[in-house]
Amino acid sequence: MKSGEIRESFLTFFESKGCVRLPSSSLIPDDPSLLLTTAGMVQFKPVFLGIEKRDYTRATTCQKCVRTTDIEIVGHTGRHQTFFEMLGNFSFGDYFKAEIIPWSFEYSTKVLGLDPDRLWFSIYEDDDEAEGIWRDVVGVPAARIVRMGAKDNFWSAGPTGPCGPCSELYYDQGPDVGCGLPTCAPGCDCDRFLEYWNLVFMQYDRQQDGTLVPLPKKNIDTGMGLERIAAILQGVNSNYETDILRRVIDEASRLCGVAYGASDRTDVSLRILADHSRALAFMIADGVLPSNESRGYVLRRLLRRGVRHGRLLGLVEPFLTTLISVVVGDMGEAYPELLENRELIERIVGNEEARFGATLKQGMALLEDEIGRVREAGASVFPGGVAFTLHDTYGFPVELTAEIAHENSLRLDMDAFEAEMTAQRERGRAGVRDVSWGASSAAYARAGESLRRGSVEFAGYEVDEADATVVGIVVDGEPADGVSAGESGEVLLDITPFYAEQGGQVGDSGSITSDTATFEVSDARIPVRGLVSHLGRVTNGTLSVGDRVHANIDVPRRERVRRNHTATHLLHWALRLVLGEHVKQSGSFVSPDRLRFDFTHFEAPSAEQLAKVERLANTKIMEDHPVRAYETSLASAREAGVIALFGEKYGEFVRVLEIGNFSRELCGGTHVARTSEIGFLKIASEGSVGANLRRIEAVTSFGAMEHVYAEEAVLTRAADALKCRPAEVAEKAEATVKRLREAEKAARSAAAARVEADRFELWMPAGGYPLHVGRLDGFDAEAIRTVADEMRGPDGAVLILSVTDGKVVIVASGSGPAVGKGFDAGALMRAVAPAVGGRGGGKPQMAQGGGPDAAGVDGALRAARETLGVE
RNA sequence: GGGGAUGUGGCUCAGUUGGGAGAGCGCUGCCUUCGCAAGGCAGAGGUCGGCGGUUCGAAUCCGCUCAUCUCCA
Repeated sequence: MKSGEIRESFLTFFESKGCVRLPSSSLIPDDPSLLLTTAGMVQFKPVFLGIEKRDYTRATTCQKCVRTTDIEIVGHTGRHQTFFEMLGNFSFGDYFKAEIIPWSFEYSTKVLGLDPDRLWFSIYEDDDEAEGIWRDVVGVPAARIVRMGAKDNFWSAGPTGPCGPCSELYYDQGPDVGCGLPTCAPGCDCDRFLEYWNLVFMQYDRQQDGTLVPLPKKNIDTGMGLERIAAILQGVNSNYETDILRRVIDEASRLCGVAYGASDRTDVSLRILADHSRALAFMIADGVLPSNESRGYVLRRLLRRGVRHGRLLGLVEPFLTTLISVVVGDMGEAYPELLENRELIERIVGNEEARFGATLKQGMALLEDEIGRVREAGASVFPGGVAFTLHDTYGFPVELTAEIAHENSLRLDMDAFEAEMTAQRERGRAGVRDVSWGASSAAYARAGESLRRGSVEFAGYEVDEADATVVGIVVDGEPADGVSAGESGEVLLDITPFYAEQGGQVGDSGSITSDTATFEVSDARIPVRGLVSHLGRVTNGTLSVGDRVHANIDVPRRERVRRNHTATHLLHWALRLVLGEHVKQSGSFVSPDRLRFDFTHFEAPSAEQLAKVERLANTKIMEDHPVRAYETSLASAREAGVIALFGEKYGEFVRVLEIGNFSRELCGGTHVARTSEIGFLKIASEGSVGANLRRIEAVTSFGAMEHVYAEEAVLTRAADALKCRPAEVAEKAEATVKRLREAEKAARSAAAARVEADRFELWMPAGGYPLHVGRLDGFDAEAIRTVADEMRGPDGAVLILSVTDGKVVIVASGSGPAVGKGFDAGALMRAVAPAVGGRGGGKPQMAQGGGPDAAGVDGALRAARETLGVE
């Protein structure tokens, strides 16, 4: 069976068992406690926790996953991968062990056609219920049911929260494969028994004290790795030889001219290239960008590991984009986001590959310096501490250090290196905080219960006000029956015209009124998917759960938000037109006052490009295009070429926003009816917010008007100050600055020239060189230095004191010959400065000092005489 | 989340125990040349990432912060 057929057969099989087929969610999870989507159940976490309700209780997915916990092993075995597809089916308080166990057997043997005699089953050590179903209902021999401990067969996601036993399905590859020991059984480290499917029975809720409380609604979460099952069905030894990965391996092999199977060492590298290429393509397609933190850093590390293994295979020229294009070609049909973002993926990978080249170059220079030092010292060991610094601070791979040290007949001290690494790990571990599933929001869950349709009805696309019923009130995070005048809290309604903060658009404000109370809404948010929480405070009366109310949004505010939101779509369209198709929205913020738009791009757009973008957007505004929204399925939206944004969560239905005939994006926000309502768009600023990421801030309509007025006011003021007309400001300013510069320059030389020699006394210190001493009040240090240069002459020295604003500045300076004859400006300064209550010092050629006591100037001169031995 | 490194002119970087902000490349003008390449002369260009502190004085020392690079989790 081809992998595509397996994927389809799994989803179809579970659809026939009543599961709703859902699309894979993004690799960037909703959940802030997770870096990446690592399992099929990630998108259902809130459902398992009971915080979120859906209108189905059975689901099935093929989920793309990235997991880097085992990254060191990836490539060394045939089974580990950083990117993989997980086939899964889920039950939310619906079917349980009695159903899923027989189904898993049915699918394995009837659909996939696996030989029942080769299947083995593991259960948790005390899960007799599961054993009974396997043995008595399915009818498998008791000898092939294995009990395992908590490490392998008890699942939990944290110290507290949902957990439960598992049961796994194994495929016996036969005695010829693996260790061959008589004790070999499922769970053995060797490859004979392949675990291909894990069934998790989520039946307990673990409490703080460790006790297990049975869940009222038991859940099922299963996962079957697509690559692994494909390997079994296709009769190949590893995931990398399946139809899914073989073509990427072959391409890598073609590029470097090393056949797969040529040696263990090169096979490892080829597998890593194949695996990492897939991870890179999928992560970038989902909006992960290379960065030095968080998931962006995971991406960067995968890429660098890939490049390093390319090097090991003899690839010196950039090669990753070639592999990526194979991945995109192979998987684009199942994952259209790859095709949609092809240009972006390839450009980013190309850029990063080049950037890594710079890192290696820097490391090489440091390494060569160090090798030189070691050899000079006559040592034969390259210090591990230096190798660690190269790795830790400069990102230079230690394997490369070892290799190059070896070429220079040096041995790398790996023990010292490992010791440093261990210390580093200890430090890292100390900083880890406890990541649990988080507190479940009982307050919201209760409100959700009383909603007829399980979620709030949003009326805000069509109307600005609505009659509704209060279904919940939350005060300080706790459920409450009511709120009274002066109190703040959150109000939940069954129907609302309030748009809750989402997709960058801020929440609405407004009011909720009953016959007896008024609640001023300052913001609306989504605390849990399906609910809208209205934040604010009661200004009079008491609002209670069950009250009939009237909800009004602040209409003028919403109108301004609408204009800004539609304007972001125009900006997006114009940016793609001007800068290229690789431009992708990467976050936005839409408020009544301004809009912020982040997008992927590799360099700063020129002033001309920005002007063009602004012009294009404004042209579309003035052309007065209609704006319309409609709901459709995700699949048909994609077919129509709608731009899907990164990291958005899509259900079965999506909302498409269409402007004229040129812009179509998925968007749940509120928009104007015609583009002319935006009035005018003005880009206020553009800048970088990170690697490959730019940000534009802009204003529209009234905001743009104010922006222009403000700029005009500045111009008028500048014109006033320059005493010219606004149109002449630039020229006049340039001319003025130029004249000022020249005047300053002239003033400096004039100051020096003005200082006549007779204002200085000429001393002849013991060394026999001329020393000019003078007092020049009202000069700053800069001017005094200029004068000092002048008065010092080619072979003399100079000491100048200056009183300005009650403070004394002293400068001493000596020419080369004078210093040769014993002049020491620094020593002189140390002797002189205390007389004015300060300090000073410097080099023999030049010293500077000062102090706050102007009355001490005469004393300072006396001190100078003494020090220099002048009568 | 916890470490390490870097931040000085458009670019690549110097800058010694705190005491005149520099070089090379690039840029502008002039000279040389039939023209180009090259050369000569002159010149423009810097809040020394930001804020605060110590000091008579901070690119330099201290603290905080931002950005970039990098490792660990």
